[in-house]
Amino acid sequence: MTDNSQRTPHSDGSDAAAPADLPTQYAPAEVEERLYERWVERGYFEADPKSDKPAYTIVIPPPNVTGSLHLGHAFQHTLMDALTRRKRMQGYESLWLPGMDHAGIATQNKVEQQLAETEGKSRQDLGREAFTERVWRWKEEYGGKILGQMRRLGDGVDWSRERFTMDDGLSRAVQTVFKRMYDDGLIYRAERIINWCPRCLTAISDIEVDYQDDDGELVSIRYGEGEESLVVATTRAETMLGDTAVAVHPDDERYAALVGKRIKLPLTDRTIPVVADTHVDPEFGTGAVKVTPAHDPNDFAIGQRHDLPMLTVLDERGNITAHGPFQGLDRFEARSAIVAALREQGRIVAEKRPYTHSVGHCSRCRTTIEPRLSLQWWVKVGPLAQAAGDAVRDGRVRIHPADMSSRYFDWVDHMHDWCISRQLWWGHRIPVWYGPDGEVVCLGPDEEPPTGEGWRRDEDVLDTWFSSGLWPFSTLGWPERTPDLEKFYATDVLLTGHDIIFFWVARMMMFGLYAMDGTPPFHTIALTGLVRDEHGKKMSKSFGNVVDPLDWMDAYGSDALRFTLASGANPGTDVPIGEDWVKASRNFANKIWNATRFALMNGATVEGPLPSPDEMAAEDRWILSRLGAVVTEADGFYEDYQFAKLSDALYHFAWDEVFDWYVELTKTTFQKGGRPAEVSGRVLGEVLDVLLRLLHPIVPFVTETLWTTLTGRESVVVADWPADSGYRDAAAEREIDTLQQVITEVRRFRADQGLQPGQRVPARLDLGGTALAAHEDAIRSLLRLQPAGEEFAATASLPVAGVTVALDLSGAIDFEAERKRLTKDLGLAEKELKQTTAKLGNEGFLAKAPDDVVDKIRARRGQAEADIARIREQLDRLPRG
RNA sequence: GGGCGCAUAGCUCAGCGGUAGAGCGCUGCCCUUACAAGGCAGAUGUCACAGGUUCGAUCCCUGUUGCGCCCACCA
Repeated sequence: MTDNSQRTPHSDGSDAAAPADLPTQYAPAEVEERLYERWVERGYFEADPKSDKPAYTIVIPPPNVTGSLHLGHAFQHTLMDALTRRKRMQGYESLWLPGMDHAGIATQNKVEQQLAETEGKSRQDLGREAFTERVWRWKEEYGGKILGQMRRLGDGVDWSRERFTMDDGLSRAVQTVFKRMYDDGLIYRAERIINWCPRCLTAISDIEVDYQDDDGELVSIRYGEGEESLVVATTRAETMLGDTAVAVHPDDERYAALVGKRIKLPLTDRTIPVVADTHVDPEFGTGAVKVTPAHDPNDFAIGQRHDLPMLTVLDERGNITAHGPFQGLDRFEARSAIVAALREQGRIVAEKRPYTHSVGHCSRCRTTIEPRLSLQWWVKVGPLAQAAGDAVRDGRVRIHPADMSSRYFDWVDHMHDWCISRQLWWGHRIPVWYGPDGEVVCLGPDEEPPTGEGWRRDEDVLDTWFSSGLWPFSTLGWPERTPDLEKFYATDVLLTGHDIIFFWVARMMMFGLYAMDGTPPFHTIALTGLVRDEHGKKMSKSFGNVVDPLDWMDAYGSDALRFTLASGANPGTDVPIGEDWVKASRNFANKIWNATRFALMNGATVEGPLPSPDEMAAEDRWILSRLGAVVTEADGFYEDYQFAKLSDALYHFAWDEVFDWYVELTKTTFQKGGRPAEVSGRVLGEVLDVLLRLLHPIVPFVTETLWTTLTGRESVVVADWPADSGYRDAAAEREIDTLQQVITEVRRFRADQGLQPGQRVPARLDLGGTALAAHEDAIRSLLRLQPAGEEFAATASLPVAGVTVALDLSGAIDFEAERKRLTKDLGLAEKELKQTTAKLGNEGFLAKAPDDVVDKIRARRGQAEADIARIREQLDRLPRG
């Protein structure tokens, strides 16, 4: 373990001030919690609807109360936090609104499971009221877990506005919308085939069904007798007891004679008609289909077209209800029993087993779905989905990245009516009452339910996505026209995973446009990918590769996790993440930490105006020039949700340019002191100030600690967002580039010669009258070059970028290593010459390529020629080995 | 069955008509007083395959192969 209490030793004991307060390693655990509590106490995250500032709003995709924060949440939260923090710094009234979803079926299942395990009871044993009371208690106990995790992550949410989909306000919103839609004819009750889960004992919507390939059986059964018979193929033999027809294609000549006739249904005493329907594919199986309208969505449609009876033969648990030997059997037992009975009668013509086909499963409990004829509540989606599609089509809402919009359109343009009633107890109860004489009354939140004899309320609750669909405005106080709603609706960005476009995004669009008079709930939909493991594999319990974000936050700090997630955030694509990467981000945080320590120890400051350019050294002007460019680059990436590119740009600017070059170049300046040191101190202070502010939205904790230490100001959370100074200095950039070339070249030579990094070597620098003359001290310092003494004898001479560095290795030079290095360089230069010469010898190229490209190639050829001449000369001077 | 996307360094991914990039990993030397959670230097790619367009293709087009995802009423 690291001893975080250690202090930087200062040999002269003079550095008593701030820098000594920073230990040599960044210890996130010590500061994160304290900083977060301070931010909350100071109310930085609380948004004021009365503010004059423009609003910037994001509502959180409400996590399920059952859940805990997983890496996917951490990922999206990092991005939302970064967006709202930056906007806050830019002077917006920035609101990030937190909350949770009651997650009807998921939560109910969880509590039922717990109840069964601890008390061996079912929810029916408790009764509705006691059970929902139990769920509320459960919510109070476990619901706060994820909120604590959000604090750990550093989420800058407005806790004073925390909402829950089942709280009073949101329940009012749900009932208000329901009533309005009912009155508008957009909500209705109808008996149709729905997806029924025989375990959860509720209907679920189409998108809550997961299809997977299962091994089943395809059996061919002869229906009818003699001439009046045909063979049907089915995977669901057990439903034959509910068959009310056989369908064939109208153009199928094989069966033309049978259409309109009735044939005997085996195992029963019924006869059923043969009908012609274009739905049937003559190529599949025998070209004849058994029709069970009450237990199959296609058959239901056929049944409607041909006015067939709907015969229910399975109950809500999937047991056979038809009278006879099979009654009471579970659907899978019944399947084999019926096939066996038919086989005995010689009616089984063929059996294919296993027969792999797609079967629907309950997305909550994996139980095989039973399509079932049932009376349910529906949303008529046609007009709503049309509006939701149009809002994107006409550009009022932008989907980012744009190629995700095709998926959105696929859905909204082909959406079926939405089954919204659930036979659950945990959720918003449907506000409809039924009277003794068949009255049906839908009530708003302020209306008194009818009381007389025989009235009863609908037992069902609403699909959990119904209330989540209202989230962008219900959380702001709708249906009241609250100041919050006026100020913060419509929200700016909806940032969520592309996996819930249909569940949530499209529904929010429909409800928002409907309830808010055509104002879409957000301007931009920013879709993220899914977090995966370090090999790009899906994280799942069965793979055993699920990571608890808290583990990594404990080990490496929240900033490290956040930076890693942001670094992987290429819009719309999945995000692989591994522990090594988090470690690397931790190292980056530590690097910033130490660079700031260095700056503080050398008198870097943010006080006073920046010195004028003519007072600055070239490296000062260079880094300020680069800083301005980076500010603009970073802004562009933030605006475009390009967090990976943003992180990359800031990482490289900070590490490669500021820390590796600028800081190294200033060391000699700081050593010498005086005015130049003051100038560089001010510039370094400026660079770090801006850099820390640019990084803050992504890595809030380490930047807060360093920025407040550096500037002595209150908090970077409420600091101004940096602006590009507009200062650019091409000459300084060229000069520093040349300087880097010289230093790199000599370092390469030293490494090839096997010189120890610290070994001092006498050298003579011939910097001519070039700009590099001003950098001689820095060059000597960075390259460990001593002044040439009396007996200096150059054993190696390195010409580079117009200057020459001569070194005295006291005869110890390794000529072979040097020859190898030069030969390699020569090879590269010759390859370059060959390529460029070939291009310039191509008439088509000269005629058709743009001038600037041709010029560039010419310049490269010129450079290659010069390099070749120089290297040959150096090689010639080497003694023959 | 329909639609979309991806194949680039050992791994994970950027790039995108005009000299192949990053992070991690790897090799060598170094505890050079901001940082060994570090410094310096280095190695590694027929940019999946086959055609085409172009002066020029990793990039555009077509096809092939291999992956991945989404949608669908696959009896």
